[in-house]
Amino acid sequence: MIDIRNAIEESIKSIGIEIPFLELEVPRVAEHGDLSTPVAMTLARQLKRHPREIASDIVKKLSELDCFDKVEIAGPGFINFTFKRDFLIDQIEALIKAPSEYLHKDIGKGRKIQIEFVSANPTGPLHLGHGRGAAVGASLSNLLQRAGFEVEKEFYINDAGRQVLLLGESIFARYMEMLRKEYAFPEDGYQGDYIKDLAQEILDRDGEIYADRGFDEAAEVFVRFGVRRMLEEIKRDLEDFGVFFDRWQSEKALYDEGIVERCLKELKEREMLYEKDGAMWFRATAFGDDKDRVVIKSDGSYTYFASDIGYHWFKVQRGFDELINIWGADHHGYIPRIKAVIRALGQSDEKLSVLLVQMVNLLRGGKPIQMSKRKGEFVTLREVMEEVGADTTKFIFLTRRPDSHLDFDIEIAKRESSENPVYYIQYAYARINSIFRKSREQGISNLKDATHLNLLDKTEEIGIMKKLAFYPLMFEGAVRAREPHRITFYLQELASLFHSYYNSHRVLGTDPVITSARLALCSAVKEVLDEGLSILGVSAPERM
RNA sequence: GCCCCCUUAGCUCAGUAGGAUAGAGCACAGGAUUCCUAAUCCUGGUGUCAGAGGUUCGAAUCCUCUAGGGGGCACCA
Repeated sequence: MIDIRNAIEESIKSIGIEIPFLELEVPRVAEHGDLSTPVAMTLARQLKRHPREIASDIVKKLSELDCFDKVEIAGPGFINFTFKRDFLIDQIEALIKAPSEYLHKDIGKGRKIQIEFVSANPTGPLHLGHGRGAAVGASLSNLLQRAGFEVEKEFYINDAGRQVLLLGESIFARYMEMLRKEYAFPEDGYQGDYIKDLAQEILDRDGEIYADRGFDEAAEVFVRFGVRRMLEEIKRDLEDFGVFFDRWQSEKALYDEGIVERCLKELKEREMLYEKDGAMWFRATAFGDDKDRVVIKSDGSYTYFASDIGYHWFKVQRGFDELINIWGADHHGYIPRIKAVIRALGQSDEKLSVLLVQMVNLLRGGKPIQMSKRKGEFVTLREVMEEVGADTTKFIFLTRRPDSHLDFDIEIAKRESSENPVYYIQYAYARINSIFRKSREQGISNLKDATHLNLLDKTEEIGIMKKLAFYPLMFEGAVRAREPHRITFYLQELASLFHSYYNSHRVLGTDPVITSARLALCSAVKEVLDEGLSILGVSAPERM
């Protein structure tokens, strides 16, 4: 297919004007054409010429292109394009004949991106906030993959350090409780009921053998068991949510395999670490952070930051062109620190981008549900999935910008589930499939034969064709901005156009030639819905 | 005290790299099906884009300040 942006850019370049980026937009008002650019006005200052004059030069060149009916200069210097219908038909034809070529644009050129997300502590089940990170991370990965990036999805397991020790001790305390032995439940311990279940499992498996040994001796067993079990549960939750990872990186393994040690040694040799007050510090201020940070405490143990340095060092060594960390917004203060690490490792800090996902407030009927992981009072991702469904849950996350605070009202999500926008899109998809089933019954085959498309001249048909022709532009924008939620809104608009069309024109049962053309259009819509839903990780049902 | 995010219609939210007259869904009212799925469609209106300055030919969008909400500032993770 013809790349619209490219074609226009080339035309502008050919009259000797250089632009870093061509701004293209779909005008709100129909009289302003199908596509519009303010580029002449942007250039006016730089070239010290009247915008309309510049526009006129550009337009002269653009009229050589074969895809526009009209190219007009309007207002202070907008250039408005109106597509030829033949051009639109070509687009649809291209889409039907080779969907993936049409829908995927190679922007990444094989660049390797690693996306780390969720990375929940294996000390309890996933909650709704993790679900948001999972939905965003997974859809972003899908998006970038389709844009020609080589994407690796990674979950970082915090299975070393205090939190998992606390998990083990919490289980141990419950274990002792079951045996009616004295053992104080740890302060800040995990109080959820799942801890008791884990204690019971150990009791069933190993009996009372740990009772007389004390936690110090039993710690390894309890920690390892707890982490393994929690991790299994987390994996199961994610799988049921439809989110899959390529790699699970254990923090503990970073120590066991000497990665942290090697990394710190290297930093030490390059004098980026220094000793003070009996502790080892990272010279973070030399790389833009506001204070230096401890990596080895005066008692000789590592801080969490130490393994994070090692982890990012390891990521860099693995040769990614770009690293994306998706973090909860409560970690934002950590960004300068980790960026400092990237710089200290001799990388441009643009190599790492941290995408913050804002907090999710869980409400039920307008009332906030208080949550505390330690106290075991929280609503899990699984509960929400079971109550409102995985598709709906994901969709709610993906109809918002990640950096907006989100009130997730379970009651509303459930009440609206029958008229939820996700069903609206899926229904459009199911309707098309239904048409196809009917048409097969009537012996019409070769749905993909893009014949007689030139007969499509209804307003609704032209509207749909235009929308489909804009997919590549929208896709490009979503990739550039790393914003999968743009796909969501596009799909809603496309579904809306289709439903409207469906209600005003019949596909089957009219003139066979027109039927064939309309089937082809449906097939094009179907391809895009399928593609978009698949990026979002939402199912595309054949029937509803 | 310092730092980050948010504030757009009654509600939930979009607004694409600063562009032309501000957009959906929900809710509310009325209407559409002898025919491809009514989880649909059609018709109704609503805005101090939190406020005040600034930059610009042009600001919901960029900058500064103010107010409100959320989050974060450990030799915790």
